[in-house]
Amino acid sequence: MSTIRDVAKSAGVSAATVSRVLNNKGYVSEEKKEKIEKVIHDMGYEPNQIARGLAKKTSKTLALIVTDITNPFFPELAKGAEKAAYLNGYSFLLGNTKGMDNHNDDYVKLLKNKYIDGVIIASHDIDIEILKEQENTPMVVLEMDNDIENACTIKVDNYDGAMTATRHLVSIGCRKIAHIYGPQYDSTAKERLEGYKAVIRDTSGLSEILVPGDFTINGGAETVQNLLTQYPDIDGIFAGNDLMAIGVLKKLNQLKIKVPEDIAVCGFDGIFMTQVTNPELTTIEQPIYRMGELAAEKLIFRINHPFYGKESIELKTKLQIRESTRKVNRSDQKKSFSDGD
Amino acid sequence: MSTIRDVAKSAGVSAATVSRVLNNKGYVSEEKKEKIEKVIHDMGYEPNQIARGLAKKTSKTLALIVTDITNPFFPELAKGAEKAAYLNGYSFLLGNTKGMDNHNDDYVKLLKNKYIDGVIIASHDIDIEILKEQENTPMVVLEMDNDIENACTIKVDNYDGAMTATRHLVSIGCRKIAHIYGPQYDSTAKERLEGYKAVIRDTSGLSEILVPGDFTINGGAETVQNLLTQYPDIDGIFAGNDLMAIGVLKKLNQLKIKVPEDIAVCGFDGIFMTQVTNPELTTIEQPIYRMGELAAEKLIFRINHPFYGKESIELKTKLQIRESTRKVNRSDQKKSFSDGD
DNA sequence: CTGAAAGCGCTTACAG
DNA sequence: CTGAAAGCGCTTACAG
Repeated sequence: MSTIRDVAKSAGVSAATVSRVLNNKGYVSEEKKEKIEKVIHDMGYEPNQIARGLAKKTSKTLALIVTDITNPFFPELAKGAEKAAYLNGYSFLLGNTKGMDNHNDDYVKLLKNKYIDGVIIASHDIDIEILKEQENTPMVVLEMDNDIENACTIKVDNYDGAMTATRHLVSIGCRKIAHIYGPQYDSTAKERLEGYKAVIRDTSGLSEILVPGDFTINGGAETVQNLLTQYPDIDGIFAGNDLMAIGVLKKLNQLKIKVPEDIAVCGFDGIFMTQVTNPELTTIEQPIYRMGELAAEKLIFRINHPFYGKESIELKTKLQIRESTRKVNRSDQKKSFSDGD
Repeated sequence: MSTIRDVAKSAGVSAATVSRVLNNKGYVSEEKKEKIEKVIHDMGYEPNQIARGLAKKTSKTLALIVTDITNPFFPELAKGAEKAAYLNGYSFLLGNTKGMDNHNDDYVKLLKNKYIDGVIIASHDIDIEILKEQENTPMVVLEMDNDIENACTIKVDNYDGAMTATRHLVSIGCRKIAHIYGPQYDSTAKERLEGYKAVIRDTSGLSEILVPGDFTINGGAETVQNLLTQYPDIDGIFAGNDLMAIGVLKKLNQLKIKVPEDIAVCGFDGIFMTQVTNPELTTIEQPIYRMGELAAEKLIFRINHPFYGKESIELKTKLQIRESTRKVNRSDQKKSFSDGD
């Protein structure tokens, strides 16, 4: 590996001058500049990022902290983020918080010790208070309400999305629509719940049917039995996320309850798996990849514009209609299924 | 952020001595050592990795290069690797090769410019020849035959796994078993194909039914029509990986062909999605998470033992029997399904 | 056992 | 416009 000194020597200038052309900063005569660029090219010289980092307190690397990369929502996010970062000369450190015990603030320490230039937070396991202390670190927070001073928050209009989902179920003829809501420390779960409630409230003849879930496949599945016992005549389920909807689908399938004939099911997120289930799952699609991309772009912008202040971005969701909410003649079906009450 | 000098001053020693206790290297009197450790603790001092890196040509970070983190095989791998790395004080850089055009060797440059300590390769998109040149970089290669001098290769016994899959289909009564094989530049695809062939060859009454696939869901689905036209009486499909098996399942479902009653389906890999399909998919399970963990462990070992030489590790697969290969009375089924020949 | 000095490979005032 | 010098925060021979 050649160093800046090698380049300088070969070009007959000082290291400082080479550094100036490298950073495109300060005056360099056109003549020397060209000479230096040629030498750099010929030698295949690349600046050592570690040395540069030490001098500039910079690393050209970003961190992406997710709950669990194994949750299908995150890989797509990560890919979008990585792509955008990469195009701007940054690389990406990945951190999972789930199953890492109390080590979460170790990730925060890392930010300092490795001069991580900025961080994307997509995990509720990180303590907001700790985050707040890092006010000098450019930060973008995903899908999570927060009162951090100097961060960009990117989320989807969950309230609107949930309304769309619920209205869609109404529109295909569902009249007993249950909602499986996610953990309420998660603001997205909260907003989705509110969206559901709003539609129920504003539509005559409907009433709230609520059951708590934990945003996992198994959690969704476990919910079903409970739901059917209490409300044997439900004809639609709006799950707070796709994972739970997938669990619901599995369970209904085991119970020989037909989707969408007996019960229609709608999820939320738009993860890829929704196209793999049988029947395919109707869902409220978030632009996941785009969110990752945008997060990285906004982050890099903030790196270049420190203390930019608070910013909130809300993206639109899109109703993706699939087999699990195909319109069927519900009055017939309901009769044959619910004979209880 | 306090520096080593702050610690030294506060402990009344030189920076060199502090460095010695930090690195647990060289002699330090017990008395000073204790004093220094106390100061370090009290100040909450943490060594700056960038500075340390520049001095030691080290970064305490690893790179994981995958084809596409969006492929469900990789997140689990990444998680295992990250966990193991994390426990050893390393962090992880993630790189996707797919969709990155010719920029792949940029990843390799990164290794040098950021003093990446070691790299796990899980992508065929990286040129083996380029890899070979990096003989000084500790490296572990996953699921890929290679002749790199100084690397650890970790893979699964694909040949054996494919035999197990094929035999399993035979054991539930299948007699016309097709294999959708993956791209043959991929050594795992090759080995799986060989395993299939071996069983067909050694079992009387069976003959090879082969069709090429591309290891994707859509690719698997597209294969089906073709297969059914040529061999309307097949009663079992062994797909070269789970993704293709999932595609097959979707297509068969669309065609109202029953799994497992008409055709039994078996995949390979053991990705989580196989539990989400309907019916759930029988598969040859690889210990994916463990492979990631092991990869990181071996890599770190190599970082501490440079030029350790070539090493190959082969892990066992496990047949995971699920609904898609439930035993049914095939002679009946076949009749009702294939009326052509 | 310990400290002063040099060095890792850059960048950035400063002086000219 | 350019170079010498100092500095980023560590580590590691070297001398004592």
